[in-house]
Amino acid sequence: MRPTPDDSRLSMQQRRGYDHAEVERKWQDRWSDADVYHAPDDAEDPTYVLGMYPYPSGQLHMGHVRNYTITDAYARYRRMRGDDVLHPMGWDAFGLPAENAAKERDTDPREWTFDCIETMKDQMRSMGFGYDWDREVTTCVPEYYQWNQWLFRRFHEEGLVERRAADVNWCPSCETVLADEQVEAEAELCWRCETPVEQRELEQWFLKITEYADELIDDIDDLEGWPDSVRQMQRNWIGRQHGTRLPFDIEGDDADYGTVEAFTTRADTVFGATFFALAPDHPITQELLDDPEVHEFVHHEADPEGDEPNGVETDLTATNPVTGEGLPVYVADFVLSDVGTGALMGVPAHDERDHVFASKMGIPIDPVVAPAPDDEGGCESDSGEPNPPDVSESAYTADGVLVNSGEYSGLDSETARDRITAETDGAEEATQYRLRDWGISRQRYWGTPIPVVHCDDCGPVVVPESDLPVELPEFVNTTGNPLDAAEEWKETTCPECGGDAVRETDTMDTFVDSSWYFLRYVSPDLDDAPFDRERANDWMPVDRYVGGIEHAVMHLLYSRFFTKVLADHEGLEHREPFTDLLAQGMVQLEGEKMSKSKGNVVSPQEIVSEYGADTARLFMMQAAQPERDFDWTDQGVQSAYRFLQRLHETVETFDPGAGGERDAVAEYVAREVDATIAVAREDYDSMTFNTALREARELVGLLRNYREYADAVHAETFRRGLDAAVRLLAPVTPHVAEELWDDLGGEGFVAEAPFPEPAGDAADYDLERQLVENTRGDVRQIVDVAGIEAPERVDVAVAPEWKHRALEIATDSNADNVVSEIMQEPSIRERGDAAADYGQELQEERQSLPRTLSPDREFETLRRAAWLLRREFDVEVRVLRAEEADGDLAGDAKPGRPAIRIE
RNA sequence: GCGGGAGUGGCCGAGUCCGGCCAAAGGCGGCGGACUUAAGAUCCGCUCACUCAGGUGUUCGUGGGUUCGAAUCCUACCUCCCGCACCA
Repeated sequence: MRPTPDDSRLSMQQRRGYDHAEVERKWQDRWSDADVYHAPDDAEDPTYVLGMYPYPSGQLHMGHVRNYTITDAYARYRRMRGDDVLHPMGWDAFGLPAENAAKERDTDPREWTFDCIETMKDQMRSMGFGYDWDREVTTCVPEYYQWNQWLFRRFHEEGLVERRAADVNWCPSCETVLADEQVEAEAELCWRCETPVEQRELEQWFLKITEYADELIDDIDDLEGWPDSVRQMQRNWIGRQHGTRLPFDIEGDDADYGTVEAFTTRADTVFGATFFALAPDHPITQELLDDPEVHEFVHHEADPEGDEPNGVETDLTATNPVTGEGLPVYVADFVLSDVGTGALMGVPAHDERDHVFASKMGIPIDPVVAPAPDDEGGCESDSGEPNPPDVSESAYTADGVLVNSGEYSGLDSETARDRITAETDGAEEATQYRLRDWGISRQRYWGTPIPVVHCDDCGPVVVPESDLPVELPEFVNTTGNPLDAAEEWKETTCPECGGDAVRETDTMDTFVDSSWYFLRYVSPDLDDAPFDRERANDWMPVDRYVGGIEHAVMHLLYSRFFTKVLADHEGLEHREPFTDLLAQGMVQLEGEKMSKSKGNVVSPQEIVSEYGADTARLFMMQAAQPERDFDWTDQGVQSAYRFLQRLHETVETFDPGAGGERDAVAEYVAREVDATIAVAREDYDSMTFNTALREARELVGLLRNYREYADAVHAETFRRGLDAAVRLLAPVTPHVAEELWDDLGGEGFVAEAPFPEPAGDAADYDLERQLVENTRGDVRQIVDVAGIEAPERVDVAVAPEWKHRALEIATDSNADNVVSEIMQEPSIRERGDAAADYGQELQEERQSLPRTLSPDREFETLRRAAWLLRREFDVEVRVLRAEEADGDLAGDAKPGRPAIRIE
């Protein structure tokens, strides 16, 4: 399954081709020496192509290779099209794995991280990725993370930072907070020491992303360059819902608990409310814990994870603000304190979950919305009111017409919602979001220190700009948070009162780093601001952003949030960071995701050493569209490898002095070169590399056929074909393309050469190709069906001018009778019966008349392609104009369908 | 459950937006042939069925529908993948 370097799979002859290792190294060095991929600061508006920067794990895996090959190919293509291109790379260098690796190896995270970066950078170079390394960004150095701190300050100044208590996973043995991923399975054990994890409430820092919730969700509509899936995932994540907040007065036997608001999207069902429910951790619930039943429920029975809704009735009563009715109040575990207001009105007739709960607790179920009479299942009673639906088994959750709802009866749901909201005292329209503020505190070492000092007198104080950066202290290998153990570092003075104070020991979520790194590439060395505002305004947004779908929400949402904040407060003139987003598919093995645990990983390094980077790149790009998953197959790799060897051989053995004529065959080849270029350009524009590469491969095949067929090729034509093939492949297989470009005597680097352009009329190539294919197919069919053993001659005659003219008239005509229409034309009328017959045919097929070439162009196309028949059937081929063919033959020809006679 | 994406010939995969030379490109695999001592590589042809002159029939998850005409449009259903999920 895993190719090994000394595998004997490659035969001796395969190996006799070019030495990919040598070629690739050579050109990597030359590119680097010539600074080919550098984007100068004075570029006006370079095309910004970006792959999501990697976490430096030390190993480039196939997912990386695919991701970065896509951006590299596109960046190279744009460069060849004459654009300035910004194609940078950097390192998402903070994060937990470095800390763990450091502990295991008794080194420190910094050293480990830089080792990994060095390795991966080498691997990237060996893949031939053309990055502007002058713009490399590494998030774990103070020169970068000081700007995280600076931005934290700015967010704070703008009121977008908040400190509040939040629940975290806490391992009492390791004395540290754990990320959700580090809490194992159902049992919730610490992944390191298997101690049961506790929930602990800690003071945490939040960025108030919810302030931007509306804009973040509304602007998704305009992100037309993004995949629908990602857009939908972000919408769901933000989860905006419009509804009504209704006030319910809560009273007990001897106490008044005030007013509790409940959010509902179905204010129209308020007459059907038969209970009220509070979350187990709702403040009022907490006041009721003296009640043994409530206490028992809250502490022992409530199971928010379970499927069953559980609850306990209290002695309280809630007053329905619309009906004035008193409702029993329950504490229920399906009511979540962080959803809505942590309290809800229960309408079992029109909500499935409420229905289940009410059925279980014996609460009445009163339907108040009926299907509209004109809908399926709706029907009217004698009184003219629709009959209430049967809700004994399940809730009726659709909108409809209100019944049993006092003055609102008879209204449709939507109108009723509006009116109830407007006419009920204390009720108001409300919007609710699923999106929560972004908690960025991490109780770990390897991240950006949150620039805050805690003073007994002043409380938490943000470190002033002049004292930034707050640098990380030396790493100490300890159980808990190393920052907590860094006593000397922790001790400081309060920037406000000068008194003794301690530093905040939490660091930032690494998603903060990645929320703006794409701006840092614009001016990576700037030391008085995170990014050069003017240049960012010119260069942003990123034109093409490519990465894994796993970042569909978090990273991409945070980046959008940061961009909007920077637009509002830092003069950035863009409110969205990424114009086009491509979520690349997975590289799989036999339909399964590659993973270390499954042991089905193909190592890019081994592929590169055996087949070379170009082969790996070519195989990946031609295997599937970038967004699709595909299977890694050794056959595919070998096929790509052999293709490159063939290409190399074709160029190497090309004789520029070859004395072939510019005959019909050469013209055919020349024409195909243009057609290929035209198609490939479109494909590269849309990043459908697979189809562009197919064209290039077919062109090389054609050139080889030509070479084999002709005694001597027309040197100029052949050369142009090779030149086109090499340049079409250059974005994907840059090394071999440079080598061959050099062999062909190209000027400078192919990486900087212009992308080929079709010469002459590029329109209707598809018709030409189709005509040739159909004609060849027809000949085969005839030979086959008619059982012609050894054909000697094939005559192909194109249709006469008048038939083309007739077709043209018929195509444009709206008249009822096409025959009389075309007969108006003297040149057609004079054909007599033949014209009438053809006209009849056109009349019958008039709804499916083909688009065709002109007779001259048909003739020329077939004349150029005749060699294909000659070669295939080893026959004499004559391509005839209508007037050259004898009557019988010419009579059969139609536009797009030449007459064929085989003898 | 809700939302998103997808189902094409032995396999992979174009085509689906803008219905019509679409029995459906290309690759892989298979078969036959050329070359070779041979294998490999390379090249040519075949690879739904029937058919003695370019024809016919049945195909693009399944069933309906629109249309002169549907892989392509509409609709219902089935299956797979991915998000979110006791969200009020």
